This record gives sequence, C-alpha cells and structure tokens, in this order.
Amino acid sequence: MSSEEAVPRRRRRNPRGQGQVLKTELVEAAARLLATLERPETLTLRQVAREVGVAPASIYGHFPDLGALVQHVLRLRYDELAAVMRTAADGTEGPLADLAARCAAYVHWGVDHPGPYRTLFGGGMPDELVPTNAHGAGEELLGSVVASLAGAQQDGPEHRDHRGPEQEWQAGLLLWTALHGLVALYNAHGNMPWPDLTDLIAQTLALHTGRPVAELVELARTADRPA
Amino acid sequence: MSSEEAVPRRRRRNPRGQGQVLKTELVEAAARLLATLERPETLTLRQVAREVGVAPASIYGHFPDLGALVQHVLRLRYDELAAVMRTAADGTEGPLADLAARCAAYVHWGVDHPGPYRTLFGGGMPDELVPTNAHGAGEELLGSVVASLAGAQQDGPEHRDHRGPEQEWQAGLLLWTALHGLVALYNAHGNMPWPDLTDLIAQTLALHTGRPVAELVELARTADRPA
DNA sequence: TGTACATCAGTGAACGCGCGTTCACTGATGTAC
DNA sequence: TGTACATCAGTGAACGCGCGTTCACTGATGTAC
Repeated sequence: MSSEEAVPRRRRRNPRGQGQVLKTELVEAAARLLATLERPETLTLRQVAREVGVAPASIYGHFPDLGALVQHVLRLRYDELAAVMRTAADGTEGPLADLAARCAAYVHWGVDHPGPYRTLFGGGMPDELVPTNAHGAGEELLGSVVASLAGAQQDGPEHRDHRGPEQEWQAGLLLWTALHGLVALYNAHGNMPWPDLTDLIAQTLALHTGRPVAELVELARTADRPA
Repeated sequence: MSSEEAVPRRRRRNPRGQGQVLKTELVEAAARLLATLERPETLTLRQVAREVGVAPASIYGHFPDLGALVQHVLRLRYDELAAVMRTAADGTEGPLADLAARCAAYVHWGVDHPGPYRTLFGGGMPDELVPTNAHGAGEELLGSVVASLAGAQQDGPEHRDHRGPEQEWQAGLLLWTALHGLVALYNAHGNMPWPDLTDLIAQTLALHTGRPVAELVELARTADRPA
C-alpha cells in the first residue's frame, strides 16, 4: 500500500483512430470502482480519472459528466444480470426448475456483486441514472419472474382456481421483493450469522410456489452449479 | 423558495444552564434532514448547522463529529420503530394477530419514513453508525418477529412436525427479509404502479404462516387503523 | 451592595482538501498538395 | 519525396465551491468575596 498509488502510472496517448480505447478503459474503471467501493454512490469523476491514469478533464471527451458514465455502467450490469438469469434458465426442464434457476441466479449475482446490486436496486443513485427506473427496463426482469412463477404454480399439485394476470403480477412482484430483501439484508449485514443462502432461496421459493422445500432445495442446488 | 434560506435566522444564545437545548435542536434538525433529504447519507455537518442557524463549530460542543450525531438520531429512530411495533401488538388477540400487527407496523413505518428507514436498513451508512449493526440491536427487532411467527405457526391448522429454534429463527429471518424487500423496493420505485400495500403485507404473511389470505387481510387492515 | 472573576454557550475567521468544470494548450499522426 | 496543415486524443493549470476541523475570541450570566 506504500508506493502503489504514489506514481500515477504513465499511460501512452492512444494513436489516432483509437479514441474509443480510453472510453472502454473509463467504463471498466468505473465498473471496477462501483464494484469495489464500500459506498459505490460516493464515486467521483476524479477517482475514475485516477484509476485510469488520465487527467480529469479527459473524461469530458467521452461522457458529458460522471452521471452519464455511471448510467452506462449500470446499464451494462443490468443487462449482465438479465443475461445471467436467462442462461441459467436455459436447458431447465419445466417451469419450476426454470423459476428456481432464475431466482437462484438473481440472488447469487446480487451477493456476488454487492456494489453494482446496490447501485442498481438500492435506491442510492439518482433515479434517472438507474436502468430499472429509467426506461421501465426493470419490468423486463420482473416480467420473467412473473411468467415463470405463474407457470410453476399452474404446474403445481393443487391447481388453484383460475387467477387473472393481475394476481399473477402481484405474486411475481411479491417474490421479487422477497428475493430483493434477501440480497439487500445479506449484503448489508454480512456480519450476522446467516443460514446457507441456497437453503434460504429454496425456502422462499417453496413459500411462493406451494411446492415442498426438499424439491426446491434440489433445484436451487443444481442451479448453483450448472451442468 | 426565494428568500427562505437567505436570512439565516438569528438565534438567541441560550442562557447559562441551558446548554442542552442546542443539543436537542441539533438532534431534531438532523432527524428532520435525514427524513427529508432525497439521499440522507449525504447529510453534512454544515447542513445541520445551517438548519439550526448556528455556526458549524458549535456542533463540536455537543458531539465529537457528525457520525456521532447521526448515530444518536438513528438510535432514536430505531427505538421508535421498535416501540411502534410493540404498541401495535398490544391488545391483539392471539399470535397471528400479534404477528400481523407487528409486521404491518414495520412496513408502514418504513414507507412513512423512507429516509430514516434507508439509513437504518439500507446499508448506505458506515456500519458502525447503525444500531442494527452496532450492538446487535437489530436482533431485538428480529427476535420479536421470530417469536410471533413461531407462535402463529404453532397456532395454525396444520400443526407441522416439531421444529427447532434453528428453523424458527430461519423462518423469522425469511419473513423479515420479505418485509424489508417490500419496503425497500416500494420506497425506491415509488413511480411503479404498486398494488395496495396492506394487501401485499397480508399476502406475504399468508405465505409465511400458511393461513388463508382473507384472514390476514382482515388482521392487517385492523392493524392499520388501531381501535 | 458592589465588583472582580470564572464559566458557559457559542462565534467567526481561517486552514487545507477534494471536488466538478473550464479553457487554452500540446504534440503526435494522418492527409493534401 | 517533401512540407504545410488539420485533426485527434488528451494535458495541465486554474476557478470557485462546500466540506470538516482548529483556534482564539466574545459576551452574557452566575458566583465569591
């Protein structure tokens, strides 16, 4: 920690056509800092510049301000989360397995990326920067949970009376809030003695689907280590 | 909004024995700002001083730094929440009603006080300032939920096989995470079209207790407007 | 009853810091003639 | 083949700001003699 940041590592100016490389370096640096910082919402423009080894003013050539850069990074992270959930569900058999895979992926991504998760869903950032608020993109994510859950419940043993899309949406929303609460508290209070995370996911899914816990523990576990 | 903050409202110096009145004014001002600010974690010492109409240096006579002041306020808010839940449960009949009252009180307090709620449970503040982390005081709150839930389940119709305190604690934890997720997302995404909050609480409780929704809607509603 | 003194409650100016943003600039690289 | 020029990619110094914290101070009020 002594001379690590002392010399601000000289960087070569990029050659002519390569103006984009600094842009991606900025994005990567901001992403790294958002993931690393204890309080990602305190990220500053000058921190990003230092991390890349560039003058603060150089950022303005690529982004109008720090907000735009953060927004860009959050959009990437959000897309990443959506993709992780999608591929987790790929190749599962039946709606219950699909649901379990998606939800396990969501929670694990959340606890593996506490910084980005907090900036995305924690409400710490100005509303307009966050993709889940900005263009209703959060509803895409929510939509997939709603759909999977509805499928898993129809598939269930107790074929409840027909429910409208209204009820399905509410059920999905409730499941999402439960998963969010799990991730948020787990990340915020890591010093507490937490039970096994996969058990908690399975338990939550059992409650929301009405299926036996054991079955969901099984599904959630296989979702953890994909074949 | 024009000349509102322009004149920094002169205040009379307190007389001799009354050194405490500024202290309480500071606490009230900090509480007001923490409740009001869009991002309560950005509160500054000078903001508090301005709000009271006092020199920034004057705060040091009462608190070693802003952190201590915030910690003090958060402790008060936490105690307030605990008290609200306790009195909500007072006079209820049976563990299920007790549980419903406590949980409804928790959620409503959370959405009525988004600023304090976020600073208490949102993970935005440095860990050591937050009572839920600082002295394990959060477990007091969690403990009451665990106990009520265990009571409500034993009381339930389907008398499941005996569960250890381990399972009871996990069940309570899971309920807490669900409630927290509800409050957190409700506050963070107020622009979304949310279903009726009491319905969501009742729905959540129904899932976690295994009791019919209708019964819990009833209990949650009466908990909203205490007799 | 008067006066010197201590204490209390808070002031006001100053400090050094990191911040976002601006501005004129630099120096390498490609292009036109 | 050489040279003037445009452009690109980024620099470096400066600005004004709000911040936390310090320090010597002030002025009213109580207390001792």
